[in-house]
Amino acid sequence: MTGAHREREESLDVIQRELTAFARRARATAARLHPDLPLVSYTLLAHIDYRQGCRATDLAAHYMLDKSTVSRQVAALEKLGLVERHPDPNDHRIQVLHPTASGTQALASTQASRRAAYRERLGSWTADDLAQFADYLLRYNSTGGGANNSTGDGTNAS
Amino acid sequence: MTGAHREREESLDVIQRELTAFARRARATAARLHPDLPLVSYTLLAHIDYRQGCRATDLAAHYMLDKSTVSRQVAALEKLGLVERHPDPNDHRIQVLHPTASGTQALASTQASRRAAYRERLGSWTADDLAQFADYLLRYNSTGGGANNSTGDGTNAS
DNA sequence: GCAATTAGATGTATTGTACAACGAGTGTGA
DNA sequence: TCACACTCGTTGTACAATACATCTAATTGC
Repeated sequence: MTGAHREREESLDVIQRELTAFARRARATAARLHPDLPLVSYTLLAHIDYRQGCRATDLAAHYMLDKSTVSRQVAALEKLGLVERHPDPNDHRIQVLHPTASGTQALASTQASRRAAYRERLGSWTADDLAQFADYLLRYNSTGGGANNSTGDGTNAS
Repeated sequence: MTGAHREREESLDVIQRELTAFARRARATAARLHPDLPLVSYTLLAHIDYRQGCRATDLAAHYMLDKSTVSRQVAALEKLGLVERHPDPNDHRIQVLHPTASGTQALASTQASRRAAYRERLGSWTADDLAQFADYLLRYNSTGGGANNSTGDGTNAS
């Protein structure tokens, strides 16, 4: 079974290498896809939209960012009129974040170009492969996620 | 066939979302895996090592970075004694980059902890799934890669 | 030889990020 | 009811990574 073991290791190396390459390219790619939106904030906005209403802390946990980073990004998004903060009546410390109408719209138009890029890039893939790939990514992201799996982050699993 | 189309779109969305989440978490993860190494430089060093000897331009193309960024990163790596620059005798503009002994060693120890993390994270996957996932990632990265597929980058495909 | 090109370096500005300290709100227990 | 611990978010500060523009040196094509 030494061969099988060896193959595992090789696969792991490839995965590691390719994921790294992807991560490093991601910024450039994102910049190309939506030069308008403050670039990082887009991701946060997307997540806020995805889970209709969430707290800054949730964002920080999900993306493994510091509270301060999120705080500033959210402030930027608010300044741009893309998100609103609604104080939680039950707990006055909490601000629930929602996309504004213009936020939703900005997101939609960006999403369109993003989708187009992905569709072009993955156009030749079969539906099965896409589903399988999506599944792998979900599985990958849902495990480990990092150190703070215990923080109750785990927002990845839809 | 409307259903199938719908499923495709859903897979695309998941892929997009999960890849984004991964990319955003990558920095934090990397910081955890090797707090010592200047963090980004690690990636460059790994690539330099992977392709025994390459130019700064290759790195820039592969990771979609600006020449200036790479130039500084490489300078940092050299300062740390992790890479050496050998002027190409044929073309005097070119500097071929090589890991030094200590660079190789630093990489090895880092690689070890990285491998361990991946092995733990993906430990429950079957060899087939790993191979398949690796294959998908290779396929994904080899297409589009970005705008500059034509730059002769294409170093992704092993 | 001279223009166009390429490799790399440097000046400058910006963005994303973390860490630390803080302020305000909430809950608990004596 | 007050003190302590905890949580959420903000602000001060510093730094890392990055891009863009510009520059020099080397190369190639004519």
